[in-house]
Amino acid sequence: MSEGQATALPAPNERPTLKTIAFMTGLGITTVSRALKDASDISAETKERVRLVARQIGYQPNRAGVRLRTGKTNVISLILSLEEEIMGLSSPMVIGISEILATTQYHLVVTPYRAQGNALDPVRYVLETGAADGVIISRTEPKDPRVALMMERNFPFVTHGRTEMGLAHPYHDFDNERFAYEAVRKLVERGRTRLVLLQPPPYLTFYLHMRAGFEKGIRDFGATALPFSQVNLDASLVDIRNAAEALLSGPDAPDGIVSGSGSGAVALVAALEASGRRLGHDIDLVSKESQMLLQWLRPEVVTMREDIRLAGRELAKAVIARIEGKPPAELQTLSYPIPIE
Amino acid sequence: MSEGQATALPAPNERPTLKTIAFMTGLGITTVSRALKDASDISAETKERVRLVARQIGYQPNRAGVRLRTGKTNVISLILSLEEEIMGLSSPMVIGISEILATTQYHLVVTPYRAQGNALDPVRYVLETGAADGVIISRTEPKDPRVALMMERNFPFVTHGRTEMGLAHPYHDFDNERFAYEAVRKLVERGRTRLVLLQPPPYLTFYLHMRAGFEKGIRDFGATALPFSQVNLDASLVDIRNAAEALLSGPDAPDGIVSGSGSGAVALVAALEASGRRLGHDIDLVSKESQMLLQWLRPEVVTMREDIRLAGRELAKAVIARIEGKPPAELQTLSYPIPIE
DNA sequence: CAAACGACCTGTATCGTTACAGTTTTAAGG
DNA sequence: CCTTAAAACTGTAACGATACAGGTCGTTTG
Repeated sequence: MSEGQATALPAPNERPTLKTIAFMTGLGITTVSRALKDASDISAETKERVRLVARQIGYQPNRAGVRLRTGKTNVISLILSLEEEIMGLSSPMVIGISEILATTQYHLVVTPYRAQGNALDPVRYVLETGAADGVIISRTEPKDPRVALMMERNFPFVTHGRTEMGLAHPYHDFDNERFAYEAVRKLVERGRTRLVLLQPPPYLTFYLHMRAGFEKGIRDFGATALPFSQVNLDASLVDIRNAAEALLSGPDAPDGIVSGSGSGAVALVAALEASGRRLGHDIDLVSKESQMLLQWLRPEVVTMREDIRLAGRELAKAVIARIEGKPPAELQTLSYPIPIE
Repeated sequence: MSEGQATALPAPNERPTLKTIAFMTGLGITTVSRALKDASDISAETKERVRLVARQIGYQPNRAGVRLRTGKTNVISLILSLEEEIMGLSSPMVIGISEILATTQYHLVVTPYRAQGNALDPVRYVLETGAADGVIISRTEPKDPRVALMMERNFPFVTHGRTEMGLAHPYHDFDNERFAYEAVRKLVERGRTRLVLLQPPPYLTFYLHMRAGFEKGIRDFGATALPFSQVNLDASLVDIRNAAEALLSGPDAPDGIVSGSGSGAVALVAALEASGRRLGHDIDLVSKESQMLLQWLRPEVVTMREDIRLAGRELAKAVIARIEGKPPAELQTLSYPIPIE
């Protein structure tokens, strides 16, 4: 048996490396590396032997070594906005992503950014430093500079939310158009005709979807849309409540409200109760929600669930598929509102 | 000017490395490295020059290079339990941690684990693969094997929650004893005397604290503690509601309840309203809460806030200080319940 | 004036992995 | 019997950074 490359005896108690396996099998380091990669120029018997030893001693490739040599980081970067945080969306999302990544070699790095204006910074950081193999972003805009940048650099990513740039990129989105449309249907079914929508901030893509669904519902089901754009879903609960109170005491008071988020609905409930109205009697409220608190504390609110954890899983699967070269157009999925009971 | 080590011309459009700076300044790679580290054997003028060039071209050290050579990962690993997830605690916690890490070179890697029984796995993974420089864990037990393991290996970590092992380790904790004590006080002030506690699972350390505070309050303020241990805070909302309904319709029905979490309180509210009781009239409920939803939807519930985002900040500061060698005993902090008017 | 010193700078080896360009061995082809 | 090829394996260099052990060159010291 000829001595391989592994000339020095590996330290006994250290973490095993390719060198350790090379020493134990009497093979060269290169051979071991290629055997573990199932390369075609290694005999089946050798591969088997190497795999056996590797498993026995619990070999795990050194991430820094791989990363330095190949540039592959085995990292997915989740770029979060603090606004999402406040809406409580990120938590189940992180779980969903982790559920998928746990079955792979990927680690999840979470990078939040402060204001909407800085959304591009963390993306640039990843691109410039090669900090990750793929990126997950959310709160997409119709013309999203982050998407433009990553497309241009051909960098794998997936968005939570769609864009309108005529570019095919991976996304997962909730069908907010359907949600708003069904919400109007439910309100009209309850006899409501003068409706308002507590909507997303206008620069986000899903504003357009939700708005479109709302207006289509208004037309199809024969109701009236009243204006309510002093506040949006990004406003604080206090601001939403105040704006809603003003609305409810004015001449254009609605008898039905659609809320684009559960926390928005909380503020609306406070406002309409303060105005002396009773939910389900004088007025109805349909809300999207991802946690399940409204259902428990105000079952009179009609809710439709958005499964954020599922979204996390879909997003993770999509980035990974993209990294592995699957065409973007095949990585676009929608999920639909889940009616409660 | 003599040629340094940087013999080959660095590629033009690539990410700058030490070699790039070495080439531009005419210095050796080693000198550049040491200059950026502010080593004592480099002249002030050279350091200045190197720093200037580095800043100009936007040099950022390659993490894989550093990690491979030095073992330093510049990663903090947050190890989460899915139970926390469900309680919605992890989201603001991630933000708090990130707020601190954003000012440093550290990245945050999030690793959840499934069941309580697997809590040790992710810790072992980090220790064995050197995946991080420091670890943050939560849901501590009085004798916590994760703490024992990391102490034994002298690995930097901080816990969210205390232990009772006679070992000084960094922690941040919420004063659950104080919370429960004050909760009992508030109930007695409202004339309630027959009290129950919706408590944490008994194997977690904060069970002991909350229990102790509750019982001390019972003694000090002269009330009666009734048993309620069919369910705990880890139970599903449905199970909590069912158990509470049974309790309320039995002979040992309480007139005051302390809930160790906001989501637990949601289930309790449902139960007591189903039993025909009115909050604030027939019965009172004091709850800890970290989101602010109870305050909005059931202001009759007396709440005391736990600031999870603050906890995240404290935890991040503590691990980093520990990594930098600060003694564990100096890295132990408590936060206190914040009364909501 | 030689030796010793201090201030500054630099080459080499190394961390673990993989791309690439061989080398060895055996068998087939002419 | 020599050439060629295929199969199986291996050494070297390199990714970027740093520890370490020198270098060089004035200046001080005996």
